[in-house]
Amino acid sequence: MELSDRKKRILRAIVETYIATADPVGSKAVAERAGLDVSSATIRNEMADLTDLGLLEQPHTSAGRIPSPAGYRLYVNELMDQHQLTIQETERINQALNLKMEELDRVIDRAGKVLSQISDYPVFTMAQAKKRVTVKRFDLLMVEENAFIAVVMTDNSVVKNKLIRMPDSLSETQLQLLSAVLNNSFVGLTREEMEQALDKMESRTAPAAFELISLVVDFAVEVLAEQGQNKIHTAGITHLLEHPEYHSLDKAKPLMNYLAEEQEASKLPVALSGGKNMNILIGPENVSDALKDTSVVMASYDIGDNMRGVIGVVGPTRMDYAKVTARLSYFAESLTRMFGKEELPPGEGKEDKE
Amino acid sequence: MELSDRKKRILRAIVETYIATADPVGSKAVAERAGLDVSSATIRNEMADLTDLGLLEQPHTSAGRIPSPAGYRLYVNELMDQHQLTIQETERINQALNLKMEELDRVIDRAGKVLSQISDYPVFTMAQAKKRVTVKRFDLLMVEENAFIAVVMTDNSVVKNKLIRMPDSLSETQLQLLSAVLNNSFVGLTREEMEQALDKMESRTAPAAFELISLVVDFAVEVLAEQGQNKIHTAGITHLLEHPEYHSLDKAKPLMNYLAEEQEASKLPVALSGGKNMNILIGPENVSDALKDTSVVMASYDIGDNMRGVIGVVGPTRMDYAKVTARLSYFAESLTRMFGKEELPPGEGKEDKE
DNA sequence: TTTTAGCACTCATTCTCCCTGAGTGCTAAA
DNA sequence: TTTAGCACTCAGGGAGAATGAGTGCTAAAA
Repeated sequence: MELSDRKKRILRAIVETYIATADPVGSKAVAERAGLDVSSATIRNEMADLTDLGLLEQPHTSAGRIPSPAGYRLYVNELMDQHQLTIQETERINQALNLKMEELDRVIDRAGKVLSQISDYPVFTMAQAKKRVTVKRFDLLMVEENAFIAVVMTDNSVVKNKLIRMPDSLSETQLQLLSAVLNNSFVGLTREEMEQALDKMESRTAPAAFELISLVVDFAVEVLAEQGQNKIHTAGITHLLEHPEYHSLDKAKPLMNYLAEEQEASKLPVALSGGKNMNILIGPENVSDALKDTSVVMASYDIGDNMRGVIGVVGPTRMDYAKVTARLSYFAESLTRMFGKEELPPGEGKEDKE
Repeated sequence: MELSDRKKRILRAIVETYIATADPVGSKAVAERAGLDVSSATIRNEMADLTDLGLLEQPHTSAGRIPSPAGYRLYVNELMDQHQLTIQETERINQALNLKMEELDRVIDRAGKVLSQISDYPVFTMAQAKKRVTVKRFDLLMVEENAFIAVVMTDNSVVKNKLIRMPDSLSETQLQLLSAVLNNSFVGLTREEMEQALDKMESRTAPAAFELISLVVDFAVEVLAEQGQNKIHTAGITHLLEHPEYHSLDKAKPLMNYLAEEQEASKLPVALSGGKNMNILIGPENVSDALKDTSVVMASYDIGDNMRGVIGVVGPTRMDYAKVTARLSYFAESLTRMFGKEELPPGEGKEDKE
């Protein structure tokens, strides 16, 4: 059944007042705010209905009402105005994102910090490869007699290098030979495939050569593994303490720990369904227990063709959804644009990587 | 004037009890703990003396005593037993530090986390170059017609690379020429010197060539700049909340923010004087206002020949100095050993770097 | 001279009790 | 269907009283 227009206006007034004040909202306050020109008694009747419908909750008998998760959900889905960013705000975001070309990791990390600052909530970020990553090519650079630098470039244009020391010395030609073997046998393979190929190779290769090969391949495997795994960064967890729901340490600590421990946070429900690139999880909609009274607003953005990033804002269920979604979506768009243009021309991949 | 033995024992008992309980310590408790076989009244007289000497403080008339900063200082300097690590603890530290070769940054970051876990206090870490850093060599690797990878190796064996895109295409020979120019003119220079050399070169080089050169040199300058600056990591700030002195948010927030903001934390008084490789700053001995009621225990360790790291524990003045110093010094020793052996054989530099 | 016992005093903390006021649900009238 | 009115509920706050840990001082004991 569809709610009456008046009920909607009342619900909306309650949600917005509660978001602003963090105090349960009474019928009188609603009567004034909703601009409905009816008495508080009428509002009370309507509020009783909304409570029956499960959209409002009463902390105790004689307090005002607060929105239930279902109430927030309805507000977010139907009632909420898209908050308009002010010019200053877009300015600030643009300016903040106008970084020098930097390591991808650092850009993402920095983006999280900036978003956290402008939203006053903690923010988590992560990037994940969309599809399988393979090595595109190997380069070996002689440094001294018994050490060389291995440079590995992946097909999403991440380039990493490592100094490798050898037991015995090696000539320039031998190094070139080694490089040829690597480029012939290990290019275009995923991590698992590389490991298999290495196993197979062991029996039919001279031990000394094999040792060198496996040193480089192990490194390549590490690089690929790193690409595959979702590195989560969090920023601004101390913002939590600014919100009254976390003024009690009992509430604040579990959540802060959850966010501070990267492994934990990696369980954040980052499943962004299908085509949508913005998602809101309200309170109990979160799977994790630590997030029970917490809402998560997240958006995804593209990093070139091969990677996708997720950036999300964490806060109390009483979160200013209108503002947060507006900022977040603008932010995500800017990031997509930025990675698309400067760093990752289609088919190229990102520019700087160690 | 030297304190009587009995006064020392009383002071020590008070400090240790207070460290354990966080409650002001009364004469009766001291009488029992100090094992002096005198009555509480005697203790009271002695405590009054210690208060006059400025070693103890009274939160209010009828509370027990707590140590003053001077009291802690005396305890730390003279009274404190070196806490012995249990086998389990050393095991745990060793195990935790037994990482795979990884990026220096990450090792340090990880070390901070581990120390934070075993000490239950927040930890900050940083690494700084001991002396001027220069570029040891350049390598350029062709990727495709109009893109190449620049690999820069510094004299502390940090190797970084970057994909550089060019406006025009370039032949393999031209790239080799470019590499030769770079290796001839920019090796062994510091950041400032490189910038100067680049300026000079501009007038007497073809614009197209100069553009390429400056792209690579700019990158090298970035790399050097990064080496020079002190990157501070902090770990485990949420541990603060476990200690009663930060149960009030008014106390916790400023310090947490201080630690969370890297720029702020970089003002941490990391001046480790001269030869000493362990330092304790108690309360007001800290310069920064945010650390007024906070103690910092820090130790330094060597990263090969060219770099030095600092790792420190931050906590309330009522900190278990004995335990913390024991763990920290073992930790710092382990780090020095680890970097010395596995990663940075003298004159070589560290192994893995992007 | 040092130590001890005793006693009056202080004061943060805790508990109880009461009051206040915001807000409710219900009823009866408009 | 809306409104006004009224009795009722209950969290929050404040005043006071009780509690008790701890002190300083004094006078006696060692």
